[in-house]
Amino acid sequence: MTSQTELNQYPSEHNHNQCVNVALSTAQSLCNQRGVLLTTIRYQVLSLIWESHKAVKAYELLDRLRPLQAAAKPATIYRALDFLIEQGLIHRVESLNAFVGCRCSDQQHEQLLFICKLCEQVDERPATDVMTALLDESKQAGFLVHSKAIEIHGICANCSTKVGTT
Amino acid sequence: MTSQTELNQYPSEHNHNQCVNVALSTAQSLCNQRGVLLTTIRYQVLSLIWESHKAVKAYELLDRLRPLQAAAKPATIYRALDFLIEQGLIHRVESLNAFVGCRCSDQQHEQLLFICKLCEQVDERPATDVMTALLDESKQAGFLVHSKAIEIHGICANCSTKVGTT
DNA sequence: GTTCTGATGTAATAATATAACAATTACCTA
DNA sequence: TAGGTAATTGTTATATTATTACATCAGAAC
Ligand SMILES: [Zn+2]
Ligand SMILES: [Zn+2]
Ligand SMILES: [Zn+2]
Ligand SMILES: [Zn+2]
Repeated sequence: MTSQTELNQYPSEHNHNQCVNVALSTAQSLCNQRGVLLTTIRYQVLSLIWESHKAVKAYELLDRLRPLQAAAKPATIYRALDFLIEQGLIHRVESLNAFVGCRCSDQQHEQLLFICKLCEQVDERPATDVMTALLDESKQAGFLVHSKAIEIHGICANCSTKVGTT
Repeated sequence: MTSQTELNQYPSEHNHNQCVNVALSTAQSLCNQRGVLLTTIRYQVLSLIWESHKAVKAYELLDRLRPLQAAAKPATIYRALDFLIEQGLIHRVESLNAFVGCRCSDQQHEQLLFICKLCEQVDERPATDVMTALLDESKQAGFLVHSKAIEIHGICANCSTKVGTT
């Protein structure tokens, strides 16, 4: 029996209910603090995104929202996504045109995304050394940074283990 | 009179004909070396992309190609873009759904893109320190990197100078 | 209750990208 | 030079992603 701490960050066996609970309750308190509304639709979309650690497409979310909100249209989804991004509760994965839950919405986040081609899971990391190097590079270039998209595609630790042991 | 070397990398006054000539002749020789065809359409699309250092949208390229290729359709453009990307002659800017010429197609390039919100120009940099830090981070995460998209949005040196002195 | 604001409903359309198959061209070899 | 093969392009249709505009609704402020 492997202990939780010995496992990778997102082993298939991990307790995902906990991920979801933390994400949703953090979202709720952040919205309360900020005086913005985590409406039913927004909450449902956030929940749908959190069904896995994969990046989800907008129209896939729409399909999955419709059973809950019969009137849902593209605008419904995109509005909810815009709100969730503004509040830092999700990230847009630019290179996939997809969306993934943020695991550190209550922290500073200058994140880097590792995106696995096999399991499609997205792993968000602070990567402070990378960010520091990036800050230096920006200064050297005289470039004033507003936002960053750092998206690394490849094979995650879990999947390469599986491939290796097969 | 400011000398060329004192100026920023892409001052508005720079000799862009030289950028274009270098890019197109490099492209031609790389394709020759590799035994792939830089056909008329591909060459024309590459030339259109190199009309500036801005990232260009596919359908904008299509509009600009049509006077030269009356039969041009979306597939025409996307095929040419696919070819140019495969050959490392252009980059896709994921966060803009747009395309920009590569200034170092003959080198190793693990590039980082600085994208200016004001002048829209894209500046490609090797940023070796960033790449090293990224390599470390990937190793720590046990992540096997296939490709990267590192896109930094903000205000470039030229534009912030202009804003500053206005 | 009225007014204001933010959220949602609804319809249409814009913008980005791909698939499938036919026709043509380039290139190799007999 | 003819014939065969693979790569390129033509052509049509369609899929996917995203936005705009305007109407309606619900809750807070007055
Ligand atoms: Zn989880
Ligand atoms: Zn994986
Ligand atoms: Zn130039
Ligand atoms: Zn600029």
